[in-house]
Amino acid sequence: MPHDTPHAEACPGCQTPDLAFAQHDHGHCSTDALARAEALAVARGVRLTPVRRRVLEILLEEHKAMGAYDVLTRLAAEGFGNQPPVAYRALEFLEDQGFAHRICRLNAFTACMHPGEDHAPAFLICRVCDTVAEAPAAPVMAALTKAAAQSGFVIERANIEALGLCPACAGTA
Amino acid sequence: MPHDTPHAEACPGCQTPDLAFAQHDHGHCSTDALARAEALAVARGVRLTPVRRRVLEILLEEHKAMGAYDVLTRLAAEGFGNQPPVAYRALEFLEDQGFAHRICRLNAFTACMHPGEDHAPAFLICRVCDTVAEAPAAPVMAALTKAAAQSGFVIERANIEALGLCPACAGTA
DNA sequence: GATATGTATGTGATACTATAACACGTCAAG
DNA sequence: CTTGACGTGTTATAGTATCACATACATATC
Ligand SMILES: [Zn+2]
Ligand SMILES: [Zn+2]
Ligand SMILES: [Zn+2]
Ligand SMILES: [Zn+2]
Repeated sequence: MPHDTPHAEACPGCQTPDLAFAQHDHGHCSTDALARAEALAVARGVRLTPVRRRVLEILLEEHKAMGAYDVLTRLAAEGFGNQPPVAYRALEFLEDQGFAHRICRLNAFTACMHPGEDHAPAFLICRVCDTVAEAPAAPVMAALTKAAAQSGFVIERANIEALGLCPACAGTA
Repeated sequence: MPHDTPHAEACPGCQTPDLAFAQHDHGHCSTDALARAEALAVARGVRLTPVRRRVLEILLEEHKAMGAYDVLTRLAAEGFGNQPPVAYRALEFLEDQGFAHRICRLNAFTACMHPGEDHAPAFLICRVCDTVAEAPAAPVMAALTKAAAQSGFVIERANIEALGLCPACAGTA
Protein backbone atom coordinates (compact mmCIF):
# COMPACT_ATOMS: atom_id res chain seq x y z
CA MET A 1 0.00 0.00 0.00
CA PRO A 2 2.31 2.77 -1.21
CA HIS A 3 1.79 6.47 -0.59
CA ASP A 4 0.38 8.81 -3.11
CA THR A 5 3.34 11.10 -2.58
CA PRO A 6 6.62 11.22 -4.51
CA HIS A 7 8.25 10.08 -1.33
CA ALA A 8 6.70 6.66 -1.66
CA GLU A 9 9.17 5.32 -4.16
CA ALA A 10 12.07 5.99 -1.85
CA CYS A 11 10.41 4.46 1.19
CA PRO A 12 10.78 0.74 1.67
CA GLY A 13 8.78 0.81 4.85
CA CYS A 14 5.91 2.37 3.06
CA GLN A 15 5.89 -0.12 0.27
CA THR A 16 6.27 -3.04 2.62
CA PRO A 17 3.98 -2.30 5.50
CA ASP A 18 4.84 -5.43 7.34
CA LEU A 19 8.38 -4.35 7.58
CA ALA A 20 7.48 -3.88 11.20
CA PHE A 21 8.70 -7.42 11.69
CA ALA A 22 11.91 -6.97 9.76
CA GLN A 23 15.11 -5.13 10.42
CA HIS A 24 14.70 -1.69 8.91
CA ASP A 25 15.55 1.96 9.19
CA HIS A 26 12.93 2.75 11.73
CA GLY A 27 13.91 6.39 11.89
CA HIS A 28 12.42 6.56 8.49
CA CYS A 29 9.07 5.08 9.54
CA SER A 30 8.98 7.50 12.37
CA THR A 31 9.93 10.79 10.74
CA ASP A 32 7.82 10.02 7.73
CA ALA A 33 4.66 9.28 9.70
CA LEU A 34 5.20 12.36 11.83
CA ALA A 35 5.73 14.60 8.82
CA ARG A 36 2.61 13.31 7.19
CA ALA A 37 0.57 13.80 10.32
CA GLU A 38 1.79 17.39 10.60
CA ALA A 39 0.88 18.11 6.99
CA LEU A 40 -2.55 16.57 7.45
CA ALA A 41 -3.20 18.53 10.61
CA VAL A 42 -2.46 21.78 8.79
CA ALA A 43 -4.59 20.76 5.84
CA ARG A 44 -7.49 19.93 8.12
CA GLY A 45 -7.17 22.99 10.29
CA VAL A 46 -6.64 20.98 13.47
CA ARG A 47 -3.81 21.63 15.88
CA LEU A 48 -1.02 19.19 16.51
CA THR A 49 -0.13 20.79 19.82
CA PRO A 50 3.00 19.97 21.82
CA VAL A 51 1.31 17.30 23.95
CA ARG A 52 -0.37 15.69 20.99
CA ARG A 53 2.75 15.79 18.91
CA ARG A 54 4.83 14.37 21.72
CA VAL A 55 2.38 11.51 22.25
CA LEU A 56 2.56 10.68 18.57
CA GLU A 57 6.36 10.73 18.75
CA ILE A 58 6.28 8.41 21.73
CA LEU A 59 3.99 5.99 19.94
CA LEU A 60 6.23 6.17 16.90
CA GLU A 61 9.33 5.14 18.79
CA GLU A 62 8.59 1.47 18.27
CA HIS A 63 6.24 -0.81 16.41
CA LYS A 64 4.52 -1.59 19.66
CA ALA A 65 1.29 -0.70 21.35
CA MET A 66 1.45 1.42 24.49
CA GLY A 67 -1.06 1.72 27.27
CA ALA A 68 -2.42 5.16 28.06
CA TYR A 69 -0.71 5.09 31.43
CA ASP A 70 2.65 4.26 29.91
CA VAL A 71 2.28 7.26 27.66
CA LEU A 72 1.19 9.33 30.62
CA THR A 73 4.28 8.37 32.61
CA ARG A 74 6.46 9.56 29.78
CA LEU A 75 4.56 12.80 29.45
CA ALA A 76 4.73 13.49 33.16
CA ALA A 77 8.48 12.92 33.16
CA GLU A 78 8.76 15.58 30.50
CA GLY A 79 6.83 18.22 32.33
CA PHE A 80 3.38 17.75 30.92
CA GLY A 81 0.38 17.02 33.10
CA ASN A 82 0.43 13.81 35.04
CA GLN A 83 -3.25 12.98 35.19
CA PRO A 84 -4.98 10.39 32.99
CA PRO A 85 -7.07 12.82 30.93
CA VAL A 86 -3.91 14.40 29.58
CA ALA A 87 -2.93 11.15 27.90
CA TYR A 88 -6.43 10.03 26.98
CA ARG A 89 -7.31 13.33 25.35
CA ALA A 90 -4.21 13.35 23.21
CA LEU A 91 -4.73 9.72 22.25
CA GLU A 92 -8.34 10.38 21.38
CA PHE A 93 -7.31 13.26 19.15
CA LEU A 94 -4.74 11.14 17.38
CA GLU A 95 -7.23 8.37 16.85
CA ASP A 96 -9.91 10.72 15.56
CA GLN A 97 -7.44 12.10 13.07
CA GLY A 98 -6.28 8.66 12.05
CA PHE A 99 -2.76 9.29 13.35
CA ALA A 100 -3.01 6.42 15.81
CA HIS A 101 -5.11 3.33 16.35
CA ARG A 102 -6.52 1.71 19.42
CA ILE A 103 -5.68 -1.95 19.87
CA CYS A 104 -8.74 -3.10 21.72
CA ARG A 105 -7.38 -6.42 22.72
CA LEU A 106 -4.43 -4.88 24.51
CA ASN A 107 -6.15 -1.80 25.88
CA ALA A 108 -3.39 0.05 24.11
CA PHE A 109 -2.58 2.40 21.28
CA THR A 110 -0.22 2.32 18.37
CA ALA A 111 0.88 4.95 15.85
CA CYS A 112 -0.62 4.69 12.42
CA MET A 113 1.99 3.90 9.83
CA HIS A 114 -0.13 5.19 6.98
CA PRO A 115 -1.75 8.41 8.12
CA GLY A 116 -3.91 9.98 5.48
CA GLU A 117 -4.36 6.90 3.45
CA ASP A 118 -7.87 5.57 3.47
CA HIS A 119 -7.01 2.28 5.02
CA ALA A 120 -8.89 -0.40 6.83
CA PRO A 121 -6.14 -1.80 8.98
CA ALA A 122 -5.78 -5.25 10.45
CA PHE A 123 -3.32 -5.59 13.29
CA LEU A 124 -0.90 -8.44 13.67
CA ILE A 125 0.24 -8.71 17.26
CA CYS A 126 3.18 -10.93 18.14
CA ARG A 127 2.50 -12.50 21.51
CA VAL A 128 6.21 -13.02 22.14
CA CYS A 129 7.92 -9.78 21.19
CA ASP A 130 4.80 -7.58 21.32
CA THR A 131 5.47 -6.06 17.95
CA VAL A 132 2.35 -4.71 16.26
CA ALA A 133 2.16 -4.50 12.49
CA GLU A 134 -0.53 -2.84 10.51
CA ALA A 135 -1.43 -5.08 7.62
CA PRO A 136 -3.43 -4.02 4.58
CA ALA A 137 -6.89 -5.38 5.14
CA ALA A 138 -8.90 -4.32 2.14
CA PRO A 139 -9.66 -7.94 1.14
CA VAL A 140 -10.48 -8.80 4.73
CA MET A 141 -12.86 -5.89 5.04
CA ALA A 142 -14.45 -6.84 1.73
CA ALA A 143 -15.12 -10.36 2.99
CA LEU A 144 -16.44 -9.01 6.27
CA THR A 145 -18.70 -6.49 4.59
CA LYS A 146 -20.08 -9.22 2.40
CA ALA A 147 -20.73 -11.55 5.32
CA ALA A 148 -22.50 -8.75 7.18
CA ALA A 149 -24.56 -7.79 4.16
CA GLN A 150 -25.97 -11.30 4.03
CA SER A 151 -27.86 -10.55 7.21
CA GLY A 152 -28.59 -6.96 6.27
CA PHE A 153 -26.06 -5.50 8.67
CA VAL A 154 -24.30 -2.29 7.71
CA ILE A 155 -20.75 -1.98 9.00
CA GLU A 156 -19.52 1.41 10.10
CA ARG A 157 -16.28 0.52 11.83
CA ALA A 158 -14.45 -2.72 12.34
CA ASN A 159 -11.68 -3.97 14.57
CA ILE A 160 -9.58 -6.71 13.16
CA GLU A 161 -6.86 -7.87 15.50
CA ALA A 162 -4.86 -11.06 15.16
CA LEU A 163 -2.65 -12.56 17.81
CA GLY A 164 0.14 -14.91 16.86
CA LEU A 165 3.81 -15.19 16.08
CA CYS A 166 5.85 -12.84 13.96
CA PRO A 167 8.37 -14.36 11.53
CA ALA A 168 11.30 -13.84 13.88
CA CYS A 169 9.61 -15.34 16.94
CA ALA A 170 8.10 -18.19 14.94
CA GLY A 171 11.58 -19.00 13.65
CA THR A 172 13.13 -19.06 17.11
CA ALA A 173 10.56 -21.50 18.46
CA MET B 1 -23.40 -22.99 9.17
CA PRO B 2 -25.70 -25.84 10.27
CA HIS B 3 -24.92 -28.27 13.02
CA ASP B 4 -23.60 -31.70 12.44
CA THR B 5 -26.41 -33.09 14.56
CA PRO B 6 -29.84 -34.30 13.43
CA HIS B 7 -31.24 -31.37 15.30
CA ALA B 8 -29.86 -28.99 12.72
CA GLU B 9 -32.57 -29.48 10.19
CA ALA B 10 -35.22 -28.46 12.66
CA CYS B 11 -33.38 -25.41 13.88
CA PRO B 12 -33.89 -22.23 11.90
CA GLY B 13 -31.64 -20.27 14.21
CA CYS B 14 -28.85 -22.68 13.60
CA GLN B 15 -29.17 -22.56 9.88
CA THR B 16 -29.48 -18.81 9.81
CA PRO B 17 -26.97 -17.57 12.32
CA ASP B 18 -27.84 -13.97 11.83
CA LEU B 19 -31.30 -14.62 12.99
CA ALA B 20 -30.13 -12.66 15.97
CA PHE B 21 -31.42 -9.60 14.19
CA ALA B 22 -34.76 -11.12 13.28
CA GLN B 23 -37.83 -12.08 15.25
CA HIS B 24 -37.39 -15.67 16.23
CA ASP B 25 -38.09 -18.34 18.79
CA HIS B 26 -35.28 -17.38 21.07
CA GLY B 27 -36.10 -20.10 23.55
CA HIS B 28 -34.84 -22.41 20.91
CA CYS B 29 -31.49 -20.65 20.51
CA SER B 30 -31.10 -20.73 24.22
CA THR B 31 -32.03 -24.30 25.10
CA ASP B 32 -30.18 -25.63 22.11
CA ALA B 33 -26.92 -23.88 22.91
CA LEU B 34 -27.17 -24.90 26.53
CA ALA B 35 -27.84 -28.53 25.69
CA ARG B 36 -24.91 -28.63 23.33
CA ALA B 37 -22.62 -27.06 25.90
CA GLU B 38 -23.67 -29.62 28.47
CA ALA B 39 -22.99 -32.48 26.10
CA LEU B 40 -19.61 -31.07 25.18
CA ALA B 41 -18.64 -30.60 28.79
CA VAL B 42 -19.39 -34.25 29.51
CA ALA B 43 -17.53 -35.36 26.42
CA ARG B 44 -14.49 -33.32 27.39
CA GLY B 45 -14.53 -34.31 31.04
CA VAL B 46 -14.88 -30.74 32.26
CA ARG B 47 -17.47 -29.66 34.76
CA LEU B 48 -20.31 -27.32 33.92
CA THR B 49 -20.88 -26.47 37.56
CA PRO B 50 -23.89 -24.51 38.83
CA VAL B 51 -22.16 -21.13 38.65
CA ARG B 52 -20.78 -21.78 35.21
CA ARG B 53 -24.04 -23.12 33.95
CA ARG B 54 -25.96 -20.21 35.38
CA VAL B 55 -23.60 -17.71 33.78
CA LEU B 56 -24.10 -19.38 30.44
CA GLU B 57 -27.86 -19.25 30.94
CA ILE B 58 -27.66 -15.57 31.75
CA LEU B 59 -25.60 -14.87 28.65
CA LEU B 60 -28.06 -16.87 26.60
CA GLU B 61 -31.05 -14.83 27.68
CA GLU B 62 -30.51 -12.33 24.91
CA HIS B 63 -28.40 -11.79 21.84
CA LYS B 64 -26.46 -9.16 23.70
CA ALA B 65 -23.10 -8.84 25.31
CA MET B 66 -22.94 -8.49 29.08
CA GLY B 67 -20.22 -7.01 31.21
CA ALA B 68 -18.64 -9.20 33.88
CA TYR B 69 -20.10 -7.00 36.58
CA ASP B 70 -23.61 -7.26 35.16
CA VAL B 71 -23.27 -11.01 35.29
CA LEU B 72 -21.88 -10.76 38.80
CA THR B 73 -24.85 -8.72 39.98
CA ARG B 74 -27.19 -11.39 38.73
CA LEU B 75 -25.17 -14.14 40.36
CA ALA B 76 -25.02 -12.33 43.67
CA ALA B 77 -28.80 -11.84 43.63
CA GLU B 78 -29.17 -15.57 43.25
CA GLY B 79 -27.00 -16.50 46.18
CA PHE B 80 -23.67 -17.08 44.50
CA GLY B 81 -20.56 -15.17 45.49
CA ASN B 82 -20.56 -11.44 44.95
CA GLN B 83 -16.90 -10.79 44.25
CA PRO B 84 -15.48 -10.20 40.76
CA PRO B 85 -13.46 -13.41 40.52
CA VAL B 86 -16.66 -15.43 40.73
CA ALA B 87 -17.88 -13.93 37.47
CA TYR B 88 -14.51 -13.72 35.77
CA ARG B 89 -13.64 -17.32 36.52
CA ALA B 90 -16.89 -18.63 35.13
CA LEU B 91 -16.59 -16.44 32.07
CA GLU B 92 -13.02 -17.56 31.49
CA PHE B 93 -14.10 -21.17 31.69
CA LEU B 94 -16.90 -20.62 29.20
CA GLU B 95 -14.57 -18.84 26.83
CA ASP B 96 -11.90 -21.52 27.11
CA GLN B 97 -14.49 -24.14 26.26
CA GLY B 98 -15.87 -22.09 23.39
CA PHE B 99 -19.24 -21.70 25.10
CA ALA B 100 -18.94 -17.93 25.17
CA HIS B 101 -16.94 -15.24 23.44
CA ARG B 102 -15.36 -12.06 24.68
CA ILE B 103 -16.32 -8.94 22.80
CA CYS B 104 -13.16 -6.92 23.26
CA ARG B 105 -14.56 -3.68 22.03
CA LEU B 106 -17.32 -3.71 24.61
CA ASN B 107 -15.39 -5.24 27.49
CA ALA B 108 -18.20 -7.74 27.51
CA PHE B 109 -19.11 -11.34 26.88
CA THR B 110 -21.69 -13.11 24.77
CA ALA B 111 -22.87 -16.69 24.59
CA CYS B 112 -21.65 -18.70 21.66
CA MET B 113 -24.49 -19.68 19.38
CA HIS B 114 -22.55 -22.53 17.82
CA PRO B 115 -20.70 -24.32 20.59
CA GLY B 116 -18.69 -27.24 19.40
CA GLU B 117 -18.53 -26.16 15.82
CA ASP B 118 -15.09 -25.18 14.70
CA HIS B 119 -15.94 -21.64 13.89
CA ALA B 120 -14.02 -18.43 13.42
CA PRO B 121 -16.65 -15.96 14.43
CA ALA B 122 -17.02 -12.35 13.44
CA PHE B 123 -19.26 -10.24 15.62
CA LEU B 124 -21.74 -7.75 14.28
CA ILE B 125 -22.62 -5.24 16.96
CA CYS B 126 -25.55 -2.91 16.46
CA ARG B 127 -24.70 0.43 18.03
CA VAL B 128 -28.38 1.30 18.46
CA CYS B 129 -30.03 -1.79 19.90
CA ASP B 130 -26.82 -3.44 21.18
CA THR B 131 -27.68 -6.76 19.61
CA VAL B 132 -24.65 -8.92 18.92
CA ALA B 133 -24.74 -11.47 16.13
CA GLU B 134 -22.17 -14.10 15.45
CA ALA B 135 -21.57 -14.22 11.71
CA PRO B 136 -19.75 -16.99 9.90
CA ALA B 137 -16.35 -15.62 9.15
CA ALA B 138 -14.50 -18.39 7.40
CA PRO B 139 -13.92 -16.27 4.28
CA VAL B 140 -12.86 -13.34 6.44
CA MET B 141 -10.39 -15.45 8.35
CA ALA B 142 -9.08 -16.85 5.09
CA ALA B 143 -8.39 -13.35 3.78
CA LEU B 144 -6.80 -12.36 7.06
CA THR B 145 -4.63 -15.44 7.21
CA LYS B 146 -3.48 -14.77 3.70
CA ALA B 147 -2.65 -11.14 4.42
CA ALA B 148 -0.70 -12.19 7.50
CA ALA B 149 1.14 -14.90 5.64
CA GLN B 150 2.49 -12.34 3.21
CA SER B 151 4.62 -10.97 5.99
CA GLY B 152 5.35 -14.35 7.49
CA PHE B 153 3.04 -13.87 10.44
CA VAL B 154 1.28 -16.91 11.85
CA ILE B 155 -2.16 -16.21 13.31
CA GLU B 156 -3.23 -18.10 16.40
CA ARG B 157 -6.36 -16.23 17.38
CA ALA B 158 -8.20 -13.33 15.87
CA ASN B 159 -10.81 -10.86 17.01
CA ILE B 160 -13.09 -9.58 14.32
CA GLU B 161 -15.65 -7.14 15.60
CA ALA B 162 -17.76 -4.86 13.48
CA LEU B 163 -19.82 -1.98 14.75
CA GLY B 164 -22.76 -0.70 12.74
CA LEU B 165 -26.46 -0.92 12.26
CA CYS B 166 -28.57 -4.04 12.26
CA PRO B 167 -31.30 -4.35 9.62
CA ALA B 168 -34.03 -3.19 11.97
CA CYS B 169 -32.20 -0.12 13.24
CA ALA B 170 -30.92 0.78 9.78
CA GLY B 171 -34.52 0.65 8.55
CA THR B 172 -35.80 2.93 11.28
CA ALA B 173 -33.19 5.59 10.57
C1' DG C 1 -14.54 -45.58 55.49
C1' DA C 2 -10.29 -42.63 56.04
C1' DT C 3 -6.99 -40.06 53.70
C1' DA C 4 -4.87 -37.60 50.12
C1' DT C 5 -5.17 -34.81 45.81
C1' DG C 6 -6.82 -31.80 42.52
C1' DT C 7 -10.33 -28.65 41.41
C1' DA C 8 -13.86 -25.09 42.30
C1' DT C 9 -15.62 -21.45 45.03
C1' DG C 10 -15.73 -17.54 48.45
C1' DT C 11 -13.60 -13.41 50.00
C1' DG C 12 -10.73 -9.31 50.80
C1' DA C 13 -7.57 -6.54 48.79
C1' DT C 14 -5.50 -4.37 45.01
C1' DA C 15 -4.14 -3.12 40.24
C1' DC C 16 -5.33 -1.38 35.95
C1' DT C 17 -8.20 1.33 32.58
C1' DA C 18 -11.18 5.22 31.58
C1' DT C 19 -14.24 9.26 32.19
C1' DA C 20 -16.77 13.25 34.51
C1' DA C 21 -16.56 17.81 36.06
C1' DC C 22 -14.58 22.11 36.78
C1' DA C 23 -10.83 25.80 36.68
C1' DC C 24 -7.63 28.27 34.09
C1' DG C 25 -5.09 30.00 30.13
C1' DT C 26 -4.70 31.20 25.25
C1' DC C 27 -6.02 32.83 20.99
C1' DA C 28 -8.93 34.69 17.30
C1' DA C 29 -13.34 36.87 15.91
C1' DG C 30 -16.39 40.39 16.53
C1' DC D 1 -12.20 44.91 25.01
C1' DT D 2 -15.23 41.26 25.18
C1' DT D 3 -16.67 37.00 23.91
C1' DG D 4 -16.44 32.32 22.79
C1' DA D 5 -14.04 28.20 21.30
C1' DC D 6 -10.48 25.36 22.34
C1' DG D 7 -6.82 23.12 24.86
C1' DT D 8 -4.73 21.93 29.19
C1' DG D 9 -4.32 20.97 34.22
C1' DT D 10 -6.34 18.93 38.20
C1' DT D 11 -9.49 16.52 41.48
C1' DA D 12 -12.35 13.00 41.94
C1' DT D 13 -14.67 8.96 40.64
C1' DA D 14 -16.33 5.12 37.75
C1' DG D 15 -15.51 0.81 35.51
C1' DT D 16 -12.70 -3.39 34.47
C1' DA D 17 -9.70 -7.14 35.90
C1' DT D 18 -6.44 -9.87 38.75
C1' DC D 19 -3.85 -11.55 42.98
C1' DA D 20 -3.58 -14.17 47.07
C1' DC D 21 -5.33 -16.92 50.44
C1' DA D 22 -8.86 -19.74 52.81
C1' DT D 23 -12.42 -23.03 52.46
C1' DA D 24 -15.31 -26.57 50.47
C1' DC D 25 -16.07 -30.32 47.53
C1' DA D 26 -15.31 -33.89 44.32
C1' DT D 27 -12.75 -37.84 43.07
C1' DA D 28 -9.08 -41.24 43.52
C1' DT D 29 -6.31 -44.31 46.58
C1' DC D 30 -5.56 -47.06 50.23
ZN1 LIG E 1 9.66 0.99 11.52
ZN1 LIG F 1 7.65 -11.30 17.50
ZN1 LIG G 1 -32.17 -16.04 19.61
ZN1 LIG H 1 -19.32 -18.96 18.64
